[in-house]
Amino acid sequence: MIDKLEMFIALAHTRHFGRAAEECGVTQPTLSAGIKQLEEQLGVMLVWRGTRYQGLTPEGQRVLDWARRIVADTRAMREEMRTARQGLSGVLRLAVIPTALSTVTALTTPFRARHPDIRFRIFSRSSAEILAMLEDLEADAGVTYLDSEPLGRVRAAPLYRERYMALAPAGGALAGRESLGWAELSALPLALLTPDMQNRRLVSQHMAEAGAEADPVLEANSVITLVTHVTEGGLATVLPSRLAELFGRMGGLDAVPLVAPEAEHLIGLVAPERDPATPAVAALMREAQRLAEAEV
Amino acid sequence: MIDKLEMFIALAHTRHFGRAAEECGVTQPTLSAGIKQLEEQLGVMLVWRGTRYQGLTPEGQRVLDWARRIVADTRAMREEMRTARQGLSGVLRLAVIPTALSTVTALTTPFRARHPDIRFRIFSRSSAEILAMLEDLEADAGVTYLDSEPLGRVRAAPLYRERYMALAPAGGALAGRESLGWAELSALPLALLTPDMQNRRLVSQHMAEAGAEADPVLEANSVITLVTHVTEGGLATVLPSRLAELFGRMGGLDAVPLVAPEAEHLIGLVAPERDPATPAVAALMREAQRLAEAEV
DNA sequence: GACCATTGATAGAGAACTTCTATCAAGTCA
DNA sequence: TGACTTGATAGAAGTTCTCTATCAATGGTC
Repeated sequence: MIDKLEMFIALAHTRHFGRAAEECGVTQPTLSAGIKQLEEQLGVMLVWRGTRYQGLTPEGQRVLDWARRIVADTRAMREEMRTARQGLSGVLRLAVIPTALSTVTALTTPFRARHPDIRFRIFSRSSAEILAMLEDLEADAGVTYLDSEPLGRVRAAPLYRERYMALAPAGGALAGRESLGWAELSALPLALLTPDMQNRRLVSQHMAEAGAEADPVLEANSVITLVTHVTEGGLATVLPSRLAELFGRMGGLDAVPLVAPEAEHLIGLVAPERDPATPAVAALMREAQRLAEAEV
Repeated sequence: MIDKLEMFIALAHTRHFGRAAEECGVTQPTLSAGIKQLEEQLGVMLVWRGTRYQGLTPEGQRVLDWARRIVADTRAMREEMRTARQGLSGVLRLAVIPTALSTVTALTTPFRARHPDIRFRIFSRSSAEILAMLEDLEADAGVTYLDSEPLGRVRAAPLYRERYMALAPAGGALAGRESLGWAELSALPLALLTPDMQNRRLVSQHMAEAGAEADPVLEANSVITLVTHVTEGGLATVLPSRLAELFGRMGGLDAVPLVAPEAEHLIGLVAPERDPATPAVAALMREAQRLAEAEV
């Protein structure tokens, strides 16, 4: 039963029988049979079928909710017993927004010192994707903005406040400047994140509030791409202060704070709202609290 | 996996491999193998074994919590789908304290009118047993006292307030009385419920508060037994007003209110605290709310 | 409009797993 | 000590699962 529910979750999430089967490590006929059995056991249709996957029925949607819960609880039970057996161990899957990627080390490093048997797997994802991954049980926790867009059913722990800087080639547009207004950005040739990234939406929003429009020359979903286009392509970009200072020093770039207004956003750790959480996730939340206290 | 968890729940509750197997509808070797597999899959011992069942290990206790949750959710999912398929139907298992048995009809009758495909199975149990049955998924809801002893993790809906009367043979000890003090009860030859019943504990408590001791001639765990000993054996007893009046009229007995103090206790419907509840339980809770409103 | 790729269902064989009956070993109670 | 209770074990029979191979339907493309 539980493996059928796992298949069903994979199907709902891939929207494709073949790929769902691959994700579950079975062949496509096996997955088809599994879904069919689930439908027979529950006595309802779960999936609209033509010649291809066409979405879930209303009952399927409800069963998906139950399935996520039941599978999550089953995994949590397994995790808890593995911890009872051999202490905190295994893999923690962490989904992180690109602009926070460089700061997760502040979380993972002390955590790994405390729990050496835990391995991390870190995914760079948009904030929306992070929440979806938590729902679909594809990540154990995430790092994202806490204060800007709705989070849904998650438990959150603040980590730090993010401020912003403009970054441009040394001696270029920012030469001699102590700070830059958000409106002034529009005069520069900009490289910004793609609009599916929350950071980009915040940048656009702050520019709009300052009366300017964000009209980037180049968009990318990776910070590295932005920075290389500053160093090699002569563009300017906007990054969280820590990142901007890091690249500023490393790449010999000019980095100045963005002001008017001096925008600030809260970054934090999020995990599925489940009680109790798996031991590893609970420990990571405690680490986040510790870090936030040290921060203040 | 889920059937193994069901076996484990049955084992924890019967404390006996053979009886647990019977409860699950399998043979004892099958259940033994199921528990062993569960232990292997989780990698921990769950049961202390000598030559017989000797209780759960700490890990077993934790797994029992998870198992109850996972099995309850699985059943709720099945119930919900069955309701989607054929409307509210199936069996509602209701565990009721003996003194409330005669009043559940006020709950079940309008409910059955509204949902004719629901069948009821009603168990007379002590309040402690009711809570255990809810935990072990052996009852869907219960009717018990809400205000006297701790309830644990349940959702409750008040039904009505219970008051108490003394009941004795016509023309006997209560002849001509308008009321009776709790202390005066000790002068009568009493038939009372057994001390595992919460009603009995309340009666003893109120007598003690009035400075008297409950020293019954006869104890039983059934109201019928008490009443027949009033009619046939010349004893007196204490019953909730509705019951006392009912038997008073039917059996030609004297029933008078107990005062000093005029004790009152709250009876209500309880169901496992789960979100969402099964459709049938949710409907029963609504019925209880309706009834309580009509009551006031 | 013909062709090819994609998608999911179906059939049949072999493997894996479950459950049963029968039996045994270790305690327990009288 | 002897009968009984309790749970584990062994082996056979049946069920279920999963795979490979294949097909039908559809959709996009040239």
